[in-house]
Amino acid sequence: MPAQTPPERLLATRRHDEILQRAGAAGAVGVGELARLFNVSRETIRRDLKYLAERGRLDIVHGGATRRDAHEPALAQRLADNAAGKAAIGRRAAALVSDGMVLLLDCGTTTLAVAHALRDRQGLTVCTTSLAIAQLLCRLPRTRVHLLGGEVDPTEEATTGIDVLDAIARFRFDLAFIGGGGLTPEAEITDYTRAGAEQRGRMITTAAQAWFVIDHSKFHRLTPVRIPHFAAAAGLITDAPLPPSAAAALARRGLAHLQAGGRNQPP
Amino acid sequence: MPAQTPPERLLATRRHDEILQRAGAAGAVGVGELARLFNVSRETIRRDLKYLAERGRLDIVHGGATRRDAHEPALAQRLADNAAGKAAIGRRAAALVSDGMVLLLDCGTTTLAVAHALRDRQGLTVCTTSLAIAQLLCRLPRTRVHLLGGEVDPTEEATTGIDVLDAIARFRFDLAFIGGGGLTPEAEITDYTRAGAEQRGRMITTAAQAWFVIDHSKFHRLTPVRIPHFAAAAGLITDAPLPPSAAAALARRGLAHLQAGGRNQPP
DNA sequence: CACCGATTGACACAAAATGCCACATTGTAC
DNA sequence: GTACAATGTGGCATTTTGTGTCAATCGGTG
Repeated sequence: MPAQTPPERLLATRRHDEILQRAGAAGAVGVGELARLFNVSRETIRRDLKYLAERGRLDIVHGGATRRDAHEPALAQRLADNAAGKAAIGRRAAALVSDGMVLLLDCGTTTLAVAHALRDRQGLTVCTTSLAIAQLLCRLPRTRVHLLGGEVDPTEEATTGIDVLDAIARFRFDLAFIGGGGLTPEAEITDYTRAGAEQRGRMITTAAQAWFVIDHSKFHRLTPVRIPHFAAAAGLITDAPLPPSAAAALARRGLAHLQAGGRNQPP
Repeated sequence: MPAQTPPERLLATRRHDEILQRAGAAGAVGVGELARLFNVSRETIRRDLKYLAERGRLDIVHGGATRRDAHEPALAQRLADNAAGKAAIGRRAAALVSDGMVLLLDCGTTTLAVAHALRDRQGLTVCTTSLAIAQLLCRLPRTRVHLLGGEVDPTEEATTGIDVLDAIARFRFDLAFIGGGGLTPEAEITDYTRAGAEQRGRMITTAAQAWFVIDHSKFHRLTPVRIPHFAAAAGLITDAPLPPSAAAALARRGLAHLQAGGRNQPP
């Protein structure tokens, strides 16, 4: 019998990832089901679940485990929307960043994609209002992260308010990446709230170069508040061609447009 | 020179590239799998992984390595240490909290357990330096969270520095829960760094009542810096009886000691 | 609500896989 | 040939996984 390589067992950590993913998707997973899936004993699965439960990632119930998080849906959901497009924008944005720069990253899922793409930059100093971005980037070696303090907005999981405006003013940024709520046909970025728009306006004026990162799902979304100082921004980074009218309007204002290809950078 | 390299074996550098690529694509790679793939010994692969891990390109796990960002760092580990004891402390601490209070939560895994135990309180206002606590509590309904801004310390995933000291001074707190690095035989809390101790000292003086939450693994740990204003704290919450000498010293200072049972409150 | 069979959980111990170290071997450059 | 780095080997410690046994739980049934 040529000992055919048996279906190789997975690394324990990969099992853990997969279990979490399945539990997250289905709401609950069974011990027997997982044991068959991974081709390991039920005892091993039980140990995996116990391990994950101790770390607060799951709740163990009779017969298996259920997902723990009370609700994290809003942000996670938005993160999944057009993930490929946002990743492409992230890579395009990261290409503008050199080692050692001082960056400002706004909150939002598109800017989070930018943060992901910064993984192999060195010696950055990053300021942000987003808890997720701060958490991600502070784990990188040789990266300093400054979180702008303020009241935490639950929908964005980011700080807002007067304290943020104050804190922004204390810095000097080489580059800012800013999100937005929508894009008007006149190629202007708008926001949901007055406070949010004001905050983003300040970000523009505090950075030597401010880029808006906008994925195409926002192209036809109309939100109420205009962002101040928009004309002082460097331009837009998007994952799809702008509507013709917007492209023309943008050019008239003298702002640049970078379109993230997505096909040319395979990583 | 026969420029033809025997296809049998790759250059070490090429192996490294290939390993990184595979790890990046699959999330994790196994030692055995790579050894077969490159036709080298497992020890060589282990050395490769170690090399790459030392440069921060991978994280080593049992059986192989994972992509750098694929799992959380040391914080998760500390969270698991004495999880039951910390949960008991958390419940005991939460019992001191009434709806509508203004709290200050220090960073650390024990204070994170306190945050977990606050789940069914209403109308709290919580200030914290910990990213994890902010993220957890901002998802609760009717809870306002304020994150004190500052430089993010990667080991604690919390803000530190002059900005935090500034921000603390702007608030008034009903109650503060504060962590510490160790407990001296004289029942004094000590910290690892001068800056950390100063920060915690300010927390004591800014709160009407400041409690230290210390699990028993810190009882015999000696850290260098004394925390200022310690005598102004309300007391200690622990998950085990204090060493006798410490208990006596604490009473002499007029500080209270609450011992979390763990058995009487089933989660 | 007591009873029953089937499933699941908990634990102890055995087996297997992996990690680690010291040292031998190989390959390469000078 | 020598020196140096890279790789392989073998022994032993540690971690992970499997197995078997027995207790606890679940889902019905009468």
